[in-house]
Amino acid sequence: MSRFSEQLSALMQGCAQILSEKELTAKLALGRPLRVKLGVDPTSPDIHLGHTVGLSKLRQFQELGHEAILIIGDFTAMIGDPSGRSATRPHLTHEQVMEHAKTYQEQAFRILDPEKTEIRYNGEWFGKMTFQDVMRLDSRVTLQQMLQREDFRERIDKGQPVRAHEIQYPIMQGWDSVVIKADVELGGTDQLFNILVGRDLQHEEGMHQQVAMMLPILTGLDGVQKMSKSLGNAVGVTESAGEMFGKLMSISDAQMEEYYRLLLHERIPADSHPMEAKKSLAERLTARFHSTAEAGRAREEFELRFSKKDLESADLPSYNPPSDLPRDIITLGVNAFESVLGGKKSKSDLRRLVEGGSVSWKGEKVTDPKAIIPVGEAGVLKLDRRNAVRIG
RNA sequence: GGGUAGGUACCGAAGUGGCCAAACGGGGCGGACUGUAAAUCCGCUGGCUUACGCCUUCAGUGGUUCGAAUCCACUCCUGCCCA
Repeated sequence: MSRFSEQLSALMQGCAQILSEKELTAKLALGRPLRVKLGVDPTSPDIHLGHTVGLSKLRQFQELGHEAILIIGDFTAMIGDPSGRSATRPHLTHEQVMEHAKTYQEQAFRILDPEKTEIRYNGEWFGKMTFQDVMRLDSRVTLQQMLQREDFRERIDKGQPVRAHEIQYPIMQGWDSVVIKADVELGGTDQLFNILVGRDLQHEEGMHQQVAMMLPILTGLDGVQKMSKSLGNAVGVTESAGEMFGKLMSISDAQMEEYYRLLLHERIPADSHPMEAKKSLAERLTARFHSTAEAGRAREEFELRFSKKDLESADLPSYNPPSDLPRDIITLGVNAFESVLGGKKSKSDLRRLVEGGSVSWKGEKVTDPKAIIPVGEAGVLKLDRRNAVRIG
């Protein structure tokens, strides 16, 4: 067999859908490096595991000698992809977007080979277009086409607003493909519509149409919605080993299968205990973004802290309250969150935690919100399920 | 531009003068149980100088009232129908 067919089957692995396999085969058979496009919109400053599904596929193309083009959608991000959205996205300024773009690019290189990646900002072409250009571009598609999208339909049916600039989004993404002359575009299954618009526009320009390679979308930690930072269900690639490990351990057994498949490209070992399987998943993914050693340490720490519930020997952040701070449990808790744990908790939040029986001092449950921790006493203050500090 | 229905806490949604910090559901958080899983049960879910007390909230502003999320006026925003 030729190396094209080997490539083909390797590349097809993990894809949800390819439009079409035949076209992809034909393109591979050309024997030249293909231009493979993946677009990301820097709507938030961090890349998470969901993004890595597409990035890894792009990396695979790179390794096979193809050209990877990473589009940083600095212009499209200002609209926000309406795909799968039930509401208009909040508007971002170009400055905000560019700031995100910087970290995005950096983080994407944790997966991609920087030497072999062509980074393009779509502001490069959209920023130069005149209003006339925009009108000409828009005239190539019909409103009906754009309104076929399920997410628009749904919003219309529910009487929710769809703003005019939102239907601009697929057109822009499609135009990106024309400009960079993409042979293949990668994207999550929710990108199908946008990618097909790219094909239409390429066709109109008399170009060869890009192949659409649809990748499955990773579900977030809640097990329901797609992973997204703004939904708070994401695991960021820059998170600490401990956080990463812990977050991955919190997914449900049912979801583990998906994570194994999409992120490790494996099935769950048949004979392993679900918890062992999950620990192994968490450890391997953590190692991917940190080191094997760090991942191992994260695992040990997790076991110590949560399985053995040994907070005393766990590696907790230490918190030394300022000497003039009142020593009551609530004030200490609020300040501990603020200064070392991160997160904003009000006194009422803390009161609820205390009254709910979540707080303990040196292993003893504290249920009196007025309890005082005397100055000079040292010990572990547990605040909620995953947050505890060492005082003194 | 005309008509009409709306804008309530993270979301959905009740409430149409005092019993409203605001029903109910979802989500989230906490507890018990566990494998920081799932399921189940229970509690919490605006804030506060220390609380059966106070303060700020029901798109915004200004009124009417002893008293307003609820009534009135104007403004802003959204859907639908008509042009």
